[in-house]
Amino acid sequence: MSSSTPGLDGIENPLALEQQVCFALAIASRSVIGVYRPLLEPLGLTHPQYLVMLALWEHEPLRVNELARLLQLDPGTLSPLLKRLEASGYVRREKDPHDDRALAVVLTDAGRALRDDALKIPPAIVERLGLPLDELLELHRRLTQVIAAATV
Amino acid sequence: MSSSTPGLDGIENPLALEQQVCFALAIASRSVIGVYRPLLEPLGLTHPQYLVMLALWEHEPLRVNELARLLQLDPGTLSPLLKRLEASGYVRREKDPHDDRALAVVLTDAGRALRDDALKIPPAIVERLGLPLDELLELHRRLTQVIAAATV
DNA sequence: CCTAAGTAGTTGGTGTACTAACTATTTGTA
DNA sequence: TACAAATAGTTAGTACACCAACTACTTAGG
Repeated sequence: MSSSTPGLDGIENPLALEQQVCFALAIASRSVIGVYRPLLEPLGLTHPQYLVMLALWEHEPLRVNELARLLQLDPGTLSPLLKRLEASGYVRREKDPHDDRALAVVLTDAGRALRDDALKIPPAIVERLGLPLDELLELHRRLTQVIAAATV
Repeated sequence: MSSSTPGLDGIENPLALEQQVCFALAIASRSVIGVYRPLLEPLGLTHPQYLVMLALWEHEPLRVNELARLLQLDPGTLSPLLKRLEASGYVRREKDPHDDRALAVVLTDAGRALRDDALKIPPAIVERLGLPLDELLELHRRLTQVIAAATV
């Protein structure tokens, strides 16, 4: 808009905000998480906590470093998050009998029961976004490419 | 993997972690920002601060709420961020003479000069990711769709 | 067996992010 | 022109997210 060549900002300015993929990624991530928020709030979960529960519903039990690898998160991020999940009553952190350094994160009965409520979330999100499934699958495929490219 | 029907996790389990678009979005955003980090660190910028600078290089001066709208961020997030940018010497926060409530965020000489260094960043990122430009443009297009869908 | 190197998780520091409550100012309207 | 409603930005509280330093435990080499 303030460009000397009106209407060509995106083409001539490599630093144009609206053109940056990193900007679109950051906003998309935050705004989609914002769509989850009102659906997760009744379950007493934040979005990162929801992702931890997804991992546990699939692969319980998991050690902290296994969760860190699955979610690509720092153990220093997970450690307090898991304490909050334990305080919420959804998981327990048990000493691994084979290795006194390790913690086995396991689901409580409440944590397992929560999965039934969580089953309503994905369809609610898809409906709320109102995008065709192909579109979402295609986006997922391209995001996976970028993740692979960025984490080499 | 722990499924009773091996190899069909993604199809039969609507809560499969690897299948969630929100998960791919969160990881992609964090890992791409991770690619920027070593490039931004020499400039003394975090990624959110970099986005603020992009906005200012394009549209200076900007009020806090205009920045909030452009970056889709809460004023409560921007307020301390802008103080840190001011402490770094890249911006000044000036009282708007027409409205004593408002702040005009303006660039300092150092902030304007920083743009020359920043010009090296986008091509460095594209090269580092090693993805074809079409791919990035197409991803950007689909992210924009999702943002529009999520922020209605 | 004993010690150096590696591994598992925690802690503290800095910097986002979102919400809600708050102050200060401006605007709309009776 | 009073004054309620709206607006601009700050602050405090909670929760990530990354990093570096730390403790405790395990393993590998000698």
